[in-house]
Amino acid sequence: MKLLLIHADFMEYRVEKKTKVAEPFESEGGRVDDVLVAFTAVEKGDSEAVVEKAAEEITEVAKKVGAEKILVYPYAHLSSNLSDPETAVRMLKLLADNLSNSFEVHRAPFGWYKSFTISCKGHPLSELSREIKGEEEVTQALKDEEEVVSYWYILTPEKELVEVSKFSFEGYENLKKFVNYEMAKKRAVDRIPPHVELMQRLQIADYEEASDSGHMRYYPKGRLIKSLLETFVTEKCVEYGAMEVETPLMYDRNHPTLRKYLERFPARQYIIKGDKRDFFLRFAACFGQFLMKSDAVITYRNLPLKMYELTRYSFRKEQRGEVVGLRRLRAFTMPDMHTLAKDMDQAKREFFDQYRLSVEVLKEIGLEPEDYEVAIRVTKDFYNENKEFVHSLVDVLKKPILVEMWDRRFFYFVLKFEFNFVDALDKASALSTVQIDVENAERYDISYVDEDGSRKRPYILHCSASGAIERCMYALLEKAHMDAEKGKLPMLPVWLSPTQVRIIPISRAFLDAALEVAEKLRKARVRVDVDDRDETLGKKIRDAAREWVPYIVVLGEEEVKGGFMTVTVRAESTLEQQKRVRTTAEELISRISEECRGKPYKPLPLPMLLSERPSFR
RNA sequence: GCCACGGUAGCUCAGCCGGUAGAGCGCGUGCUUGGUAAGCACGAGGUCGCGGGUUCAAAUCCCGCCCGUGGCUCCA
Repeated sequence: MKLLLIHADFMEYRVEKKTKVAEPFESEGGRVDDVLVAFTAVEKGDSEAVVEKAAEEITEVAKKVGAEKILVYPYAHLSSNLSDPETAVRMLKLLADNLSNSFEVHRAPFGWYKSFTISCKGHPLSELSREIKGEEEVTQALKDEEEVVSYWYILTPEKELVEVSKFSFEGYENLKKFVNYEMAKKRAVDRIPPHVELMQRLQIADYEEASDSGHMRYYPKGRLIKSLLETFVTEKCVEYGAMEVETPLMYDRNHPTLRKYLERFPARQYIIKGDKRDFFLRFAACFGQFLMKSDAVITYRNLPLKMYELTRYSFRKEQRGEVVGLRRLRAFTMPDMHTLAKDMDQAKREFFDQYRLSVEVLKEIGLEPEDYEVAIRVTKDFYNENKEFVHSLVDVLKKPILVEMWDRRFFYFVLKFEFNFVDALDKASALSTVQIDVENAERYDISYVDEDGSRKRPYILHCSASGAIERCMYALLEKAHMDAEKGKLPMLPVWLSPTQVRIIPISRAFLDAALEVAEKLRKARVRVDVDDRDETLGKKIRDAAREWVPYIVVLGEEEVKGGFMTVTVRAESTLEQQKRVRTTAEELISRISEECRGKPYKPLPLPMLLSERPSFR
């Protein structure tokens, strides 16, 4: 709704001629003195709520200027996105009604050609315009979510289901934090999450203020780390048996199938206006993969059928205040694998396997089971029918699991698990997750031909083996921070460290020797750089340490003459006591390749000489 | 969306009872060539978020706006 408010000495109008949409009107016109005229255009999508807000705005202005009379005057020219006439009349009447409690309200008729004379008072507040927007479209699932009644339990390693209030959290402090976080959903923290400062200081990632919030920039080091994680998770899923595909980022908002799915997914979308159609940006790879599977000819022989895509990006228009650092973004990268399963038995087998796959993926990324807590969300019916299966999940990690149970199925799945990382501020966020989807095969018309020739609906598993890549980075940084608080030197896993080895020549005279060693390491696929800056040794050591370089090599006369290397090993050092070893280039290479075994490799993302590097902040 | 706080040099921030714009770090130049967490000196660098107001005079006070961060909410 658009409003143009004019505080006038008087406003006089005459109805001249009817249009097709004219509302009945007997008189010839009207005149009101000392009036606040509200020229009003009702727009598409305007609802009762919008009218209410408009009335509040008008009331506020009227009070400010001291007007006691209001004339609601339909004025289509304020908008190029008008509602239909019936709605407009209805809304205009409603607006007048709304205002009539506090003011003397007049209303000019809708749908007539009218002439008018207005005498604007001309003081600073006498001409104002307002745009009133409705609440953004909220999906049914978001509304449903508010009504969900949850029952909370702990599934113990002994496979007992205990009410949360009766469970003793002794020895499970992290689980307690997680449960608190989940159930209370409240937190008072006045600190910036530690990973935000780290991602900036280490020149990994940063806010991009020229974009929407939650869309980050990744500096060379950050891009390297992200790229390695992306490659690694993709390789793990492909190795697990998934076929990698690529699907579009945006889809028709009014496509009947997709529309229904949107309604079932409690997330806010970005909307893109096209020429004829409106599009939404995908929040996961479901859309493209389901459409692909819907068109495919699939038989029981092809099942379980796994399809995978790394979404760069998934978009979710999270509420303003919940977007923070790398924890929660509006554009993020997620490994998204969907498995078609023949029947519930196969679905359960896959669920279990993917649970284990997720444990393994996180472990190799550098996140151990003690770094996260497991949650299972399940409908009561599914739980009762599959108790033994649900309980069997506890065998994998042998630690208690938080169980959230629902009376009825609000969402598209009957069972899901999540691995939740608990950060330095005791906030939890989900990493890996798998869900058993019982709805979308039907909705997307996905079917397979069974042995007897009949067409059947498969179950669909949604699996994000690591969770969002950015969130993995957040977890690694938060973990490093918590390590530091415990007195350990913070660092990233060696395979993810942008610089794995830094060579520091003791003086300019040893720069060539340093370059020679560096070349040897580089050829062996070690990310090595050389601090050739004109700085003191102490300064260079300090800088290398502040960058979390895992291996610092100091090279001087002793080393060149003796043919060895002096290496400071970060993982075995503390702030007080550096662990320094004598070794050879070959030994260092083999140690690093051992630490990076099975992980992807990418070369140094920056010039090898520190003097040639820009500083990004 | 709500609440709080903030926006001054590349970064972190000081200045804010109005009176010529500051520090540290970083950057550049020179000295220095070092043995394991900050060498020394000099120099460059600013539309004090934007618009209005008050005033002889505004980074500073007032009003409006924009942007950001944190919290709430939410978190599939």
